[in-house]
Amino acid sequence: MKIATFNVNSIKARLPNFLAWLKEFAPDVALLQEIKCVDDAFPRLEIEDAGYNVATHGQKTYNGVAILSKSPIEDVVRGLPGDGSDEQARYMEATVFGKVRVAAIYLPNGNPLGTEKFSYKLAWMDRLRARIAASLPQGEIAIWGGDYNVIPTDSDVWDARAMKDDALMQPESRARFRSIQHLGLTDAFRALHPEPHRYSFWDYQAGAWQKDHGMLIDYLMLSPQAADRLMASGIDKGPRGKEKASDHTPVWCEIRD
DNA sequence: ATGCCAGGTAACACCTGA
Repeated sequence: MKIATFNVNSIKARLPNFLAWLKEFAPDVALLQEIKCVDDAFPRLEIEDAGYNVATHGQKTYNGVAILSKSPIEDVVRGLPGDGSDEQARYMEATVFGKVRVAAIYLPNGNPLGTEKFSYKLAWMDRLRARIAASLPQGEIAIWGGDYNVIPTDSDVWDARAMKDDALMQPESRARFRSIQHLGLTDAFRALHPEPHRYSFWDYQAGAWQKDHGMLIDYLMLSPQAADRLMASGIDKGPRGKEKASDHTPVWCEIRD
């Protein structure tokens, strides 16, 4: 079973590229972020025609996540426990293929430092950790995939010094990312590819893609039961090189049935 | 030190992103 996470940076702006990628890469499950539309505006019919079931958790203009699967999508949960009055659509879970629990995550960016945006990011990470901690004892084959908006180590960015004041690099962000991993999750990409300077995001500006000035911020985090089935993983750089590309490219893994 | 580019909304400028 191939599972991919892809921050599309607007599903409407990306639709032709996205449909081409779906056909070519043919994931069994896709976890999407930044769909940037309400549920009713999601191009459901086009994606269903490509052979996928669709579940969305959208909002106007910003954020928004979705889960696509070749199987039925069951037991959908939208939002994180503890979100309260938080209206930002950044998290959803569902069961696919009758047995795999997947979550699509769009973690807050948190810039600039010293603002409520950064404290919101850290609080959101605490809620995510609590949700994962509560889920793991159920022993499911589970995957929390998405745009974590954290650069875990200096080797995950083209120039750590240039980014030192960025929310993605702060010790508080990194500590929370590690704390989530230490619950017992396996990073599907890094488990098989320890080499430094492999990226999933390149800014649109300053020729970052052409110069390979990127960062690794998209992750598929596996429960122990999923990690036991991990067969392969990778970063599909193809979509980033296309015209009208997202600034992210898909990260994928394959788990044994 | 700042903007670079891109998307959305709404209006032909501004916000957000990472």
